[in-house]
Amino acid sequence: MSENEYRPQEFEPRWARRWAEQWPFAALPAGRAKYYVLEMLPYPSGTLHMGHVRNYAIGDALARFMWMRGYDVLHPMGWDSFGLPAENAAIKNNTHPRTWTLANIAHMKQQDLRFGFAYDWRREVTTCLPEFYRWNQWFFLRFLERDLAYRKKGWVNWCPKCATVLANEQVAGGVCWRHEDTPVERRELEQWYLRITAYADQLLRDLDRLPEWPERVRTMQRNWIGRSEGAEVDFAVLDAAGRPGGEALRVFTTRIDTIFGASALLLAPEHPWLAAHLAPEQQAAARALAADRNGGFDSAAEPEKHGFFTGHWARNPFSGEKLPIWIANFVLMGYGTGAVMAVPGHDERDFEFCRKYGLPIRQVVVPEQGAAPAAALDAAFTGDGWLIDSGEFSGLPNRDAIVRMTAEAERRGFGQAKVSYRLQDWGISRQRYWGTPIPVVYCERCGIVPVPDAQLPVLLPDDVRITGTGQSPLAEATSFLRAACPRCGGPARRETDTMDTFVDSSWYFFRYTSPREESAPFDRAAVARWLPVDQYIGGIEHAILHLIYMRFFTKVMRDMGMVAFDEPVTRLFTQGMITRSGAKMSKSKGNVVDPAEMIERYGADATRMYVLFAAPPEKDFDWNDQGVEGLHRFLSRVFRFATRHAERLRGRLAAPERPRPRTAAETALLRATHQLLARVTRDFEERWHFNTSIAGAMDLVNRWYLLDGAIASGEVGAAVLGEVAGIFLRLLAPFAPFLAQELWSELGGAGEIALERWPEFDPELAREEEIEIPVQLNGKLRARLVVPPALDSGELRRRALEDPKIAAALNGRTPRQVIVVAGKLVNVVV
RNA sequence: GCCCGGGUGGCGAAAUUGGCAGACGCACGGGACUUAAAAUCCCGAGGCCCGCGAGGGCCGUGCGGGUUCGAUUCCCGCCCCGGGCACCA
Repeated sequence: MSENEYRPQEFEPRWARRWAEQWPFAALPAGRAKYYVLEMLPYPSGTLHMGHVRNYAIGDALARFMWMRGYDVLHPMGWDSFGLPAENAAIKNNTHPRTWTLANIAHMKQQDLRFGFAYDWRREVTTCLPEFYRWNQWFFLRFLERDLAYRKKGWVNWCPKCATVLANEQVAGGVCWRHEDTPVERRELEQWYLRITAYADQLLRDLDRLPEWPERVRTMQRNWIGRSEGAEVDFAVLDAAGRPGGEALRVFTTRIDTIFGASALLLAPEHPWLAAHLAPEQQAAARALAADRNGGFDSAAEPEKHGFFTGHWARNPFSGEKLPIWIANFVLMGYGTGAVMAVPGHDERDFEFCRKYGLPIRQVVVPEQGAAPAAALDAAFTGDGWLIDSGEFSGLPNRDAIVRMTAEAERRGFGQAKVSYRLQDWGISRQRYWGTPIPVVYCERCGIVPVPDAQLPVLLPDDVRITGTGQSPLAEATSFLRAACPRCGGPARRETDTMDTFVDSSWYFFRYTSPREESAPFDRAAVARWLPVDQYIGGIEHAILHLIYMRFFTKVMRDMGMVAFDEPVTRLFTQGMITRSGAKMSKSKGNVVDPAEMIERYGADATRMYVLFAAPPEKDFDWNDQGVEGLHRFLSRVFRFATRHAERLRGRLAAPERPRPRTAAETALLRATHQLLARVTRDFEERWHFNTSIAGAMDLVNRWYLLDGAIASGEVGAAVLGEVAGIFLRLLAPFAPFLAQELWSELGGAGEIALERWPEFDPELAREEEIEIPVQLNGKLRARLVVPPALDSGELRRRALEDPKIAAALNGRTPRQVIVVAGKLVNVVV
């Protein structure tokens, strides 16, 4: 082989084909330590985008490294293949969602193969196939049995573009997570919910047991769960005669200490009490208030507070005072009890509301002990302090008062301590076709009846008209709709909503361990071997959606006795975004970089490697075509050097006996090589800063090019050159698997380089014979000493002071102090 | 408003434990090769100033302080950018 051009398009597909046909990692001996590397499974939208490439390049480099380090690695891939785009495409192209989806999967899998990602495709999981989704149904039934799935009517988020309901997690800032220009509407619907709130405390507490998750993600989850301690207090409603009736309105408050300052009760416009107590025109006004809350999402400002008096009164259980019952648009039905006490003196929102409507504003906490209240508050005082005008509790520090007053409420039977969560139950019903059918029927006689396990899967019917109108398409599929009640055999109607696709992704990574298991979602022994996931890699956008649902599912499985651990992922890595011209890539902006085009122009290796080189993987970076060209150039240099010296290198990549250096040039070359080895190994083990690994590799290759003379003269012999190339190619293999394999094969290496052992670091060879020590004068660099690395402090000090430049600068003066850090630096202070 | 990140040459970045700021790459400039260009190979390069030159000096990691022999790194205060949450009582 003579020196020639680097043309990845010629050899990359050849290896890709071979790896697709005979998976090289299949024959690993058992009994090694396991390592589970997982990348978030993609939605098969049609083509790979650069975000995928980054995600998989990181995971693949790690998986390949761990293989070479001797681990038994599980590195699977699958398809999150239910979901709305398939239905939209079906309408647009007049095809079936399945046809469209499976075609996309086939194409994207070809792209994955072309990139050389080392997945175990024998374990491929496709969530839209009945073999997978029947287990969604199985889990649903288990949840139902454990009272973790239930049906209720409630106010839900509705995206008019998706024409379906969204979970709270799928609404951000009042807009749909898929349609950022579409405000979410509120609708009242019957829905299936999963009782994630039953696990709120565990989900919160166990975040402390995930030290290897990014702090950012844990914080986001903590905020999302939103635990807050307070109390519930009942306010008796007064009847027409002004006496407390049988009814009471319950509020949640974290500031029971301020209850003597309450000016009103405020109810959410959707509060159920209102239905029976408001006149028709008031009901309409309440509905208008509810709608008012949805407006104004575009502006950063909060919507104006509105409300009105219902005409009813309640009694403050502590002070006995009469309080008007108001409706207020800023009170949320979904949090606490949907009712609050308005304490304008000590809550900013209540202050704003009460001032607007002329309700009394009183101060019942003062910042200093014994202080008098302000004559007129011009803002709420929300800090800690001492109670005043609060009956027997006056004079107490407010924190103590919270404890005492909660106990008092409990003793007198009108309240108790209560923990509230922002987190709400997970609504999983979707009024769409392309999803997992929810396995229940509605029987005229028996009501809601679960489909028995033996009748699973409830198959999605094929003959369905998809219109995108917001009706569950299954409701029109008569063959599907009609069912016999499993309990009484009588006529029954199937549930026509399908499940949120986040159900699939909550447990798919268990399925990889035993993808063909037919009697259970997974084989327990296989899961016990592989789980928890050692390293999960994906985008930050799933910080509170997928990543909280999967934790929830795992905890339920633990309670069911299916698994012995309660957190599914030991280490989480969230990669940064790739932007272009400073903006997120999107079709509408026309700034998308197509990976297929990059492969065509620069090859898979250069594309993958550029993505790793451009920035540390957790950081965002802006795409630069010339950057990929740079990586292509680097790989070309590797290729040309190897082919130019092919005759010398052939058969010498992995000599059984490690060659010893004979000349200074050989010593220097081996030293640089082993220093690089140490650097790349440490980057993998500790920091994942592949950009510096690759920079180091470039450095070494730059040295090679300066050695041509030394190679020609024999100063660098074939044995050492072969050793260096052998180490280098193995270091390159996790980043540029095609080129590493091509050169490995061309130069006489046996079999798959990916199955080679990671080279062994020799500290002896890496050791420097001489190092440069900077000498500072008053902290400023003035000279450099070249010394043996182990030179002791006394000698360093002596040589520094003898240095002509330092001596000249001292000019006979005695230094006040000489700082000597052996092996690092000398600082002479005068 | 609250909570996270981040701010270093023309650009992406590096500096691993408080110890030579700017490795590596991109873009750029010069040279070699070529009739020429491209490709390739070699060399140069933070800014300002002094010197014909070898070389030397000063400044420099968002801004202002502090700790230290020494700060991109630690502490305090501020500014700017990005992201998340946002009436959660």
